[in-house]
Amino acid sequence: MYSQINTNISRYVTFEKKELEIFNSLLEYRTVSKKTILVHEGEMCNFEAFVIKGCVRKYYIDANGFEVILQFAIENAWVSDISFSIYEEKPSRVYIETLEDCEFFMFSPETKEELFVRAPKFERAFRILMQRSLAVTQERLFNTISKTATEKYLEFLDHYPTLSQRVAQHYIASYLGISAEFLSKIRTKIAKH
Amino acid sequence: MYSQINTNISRYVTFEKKELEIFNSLLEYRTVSKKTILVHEGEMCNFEAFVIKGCVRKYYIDANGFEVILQFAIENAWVSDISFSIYEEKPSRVYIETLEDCEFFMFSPETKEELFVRAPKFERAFRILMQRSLAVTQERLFNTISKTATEKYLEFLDHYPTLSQRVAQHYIASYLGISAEFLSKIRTKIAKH
DNA sequence: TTCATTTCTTGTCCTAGTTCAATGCGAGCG
DNA sequence: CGCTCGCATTGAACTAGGACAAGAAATGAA
Repeated sequence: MYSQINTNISRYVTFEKKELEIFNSLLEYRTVSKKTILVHEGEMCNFEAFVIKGCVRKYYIDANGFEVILQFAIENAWVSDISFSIYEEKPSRVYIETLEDCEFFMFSPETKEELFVRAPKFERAFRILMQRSLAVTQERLFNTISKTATEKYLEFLDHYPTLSQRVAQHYIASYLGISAEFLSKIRTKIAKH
Repeated sequence: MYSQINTNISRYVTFEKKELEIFNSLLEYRTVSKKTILVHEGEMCNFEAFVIKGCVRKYYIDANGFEVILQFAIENAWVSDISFSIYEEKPSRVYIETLEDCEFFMFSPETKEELFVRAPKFERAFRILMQRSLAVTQERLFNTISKTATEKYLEFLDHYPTLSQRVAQHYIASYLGISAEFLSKIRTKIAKH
């Protein structure tokens, strides 16, 4: 049951059995059914979640009421609103919603602190995870600015081959920063080469 | 001399005098004159730099030869290409260039590792710095997708009031993801209310 | 099965922002 | 002092992508 998350967290840091046991003992297992909103705007996101199974989306709502999807998280991905942390007072501006029935491992900021006290090496593992998220987000920012909608879509398919089967098209459009209609037109154009 | 960087690194973590001394002893002070490129695409970015004085830009060049500015770093900011780390083999895809005469504190990935061994609490400080960078980058991604060019420019002025005096307009355009000409048009429109 | 709701497609018109000039304008430099 | 040369401005023509509307297809609940 813990092998998935232990493999993930051990990707860049090697842990002792003992350390992983502490880690696992602090995790809360939770199942959440489809279409559940885990965090509403204005609430505080008081968890960090590892997706064991399922798919969630994290999104903002902009000034005109449009959703902008920041992240899809599927199996073996982490999701939370890091703009909230125990160091910032601000409530979350994002929504986190399950798109499928999901299984998670979760922990609260307090539990995370406890983990760092009891097994400080995790500080390192989470720093590196952070660093990788930042690299991915910067890459995406670059793509958003410098590529056409068609290029972005093709790259998305390449990068997340399974996701296009699993989530509604208009969510993908929202992730790419284009309208659902335009994505549909791109798709028909691609289809007839 | 070290007070600026020590204040910065102590923002979210409290350090003992001893720890800060270790930290400071590992820093390399360096001055770099205006218009110097510190990292070229394809090279490895083997440093992390804290800006004591001056201004640098970090940018990609896209498939059509256009520069896209990812970050301006001024006094008290950190700059490096985190997509390279000692865990990834890939060379950098970014350029880092000074826009003014600069003073830096720098360290290499190896020195950073030494720091973490000798004073593990820094692992935590750098994790939190990372986390904040990620939050800023996500916010910027959201803005890039959901706001008009005018909104983005006004927000930029609001957020970086001094920067618009210090750097050329076409750099700001590149940062905002719009053409230099269009920024100029926005500015004249704003000027006459 | 049927009805309803959501998702996807297609067409038409529209606009924010681009591209490509041409022109003006400082600032560094010999 | 004059001369580049990079930078900003302005205008005209163009285009990627958006907004809106209406129909088709798929999903799902009862």
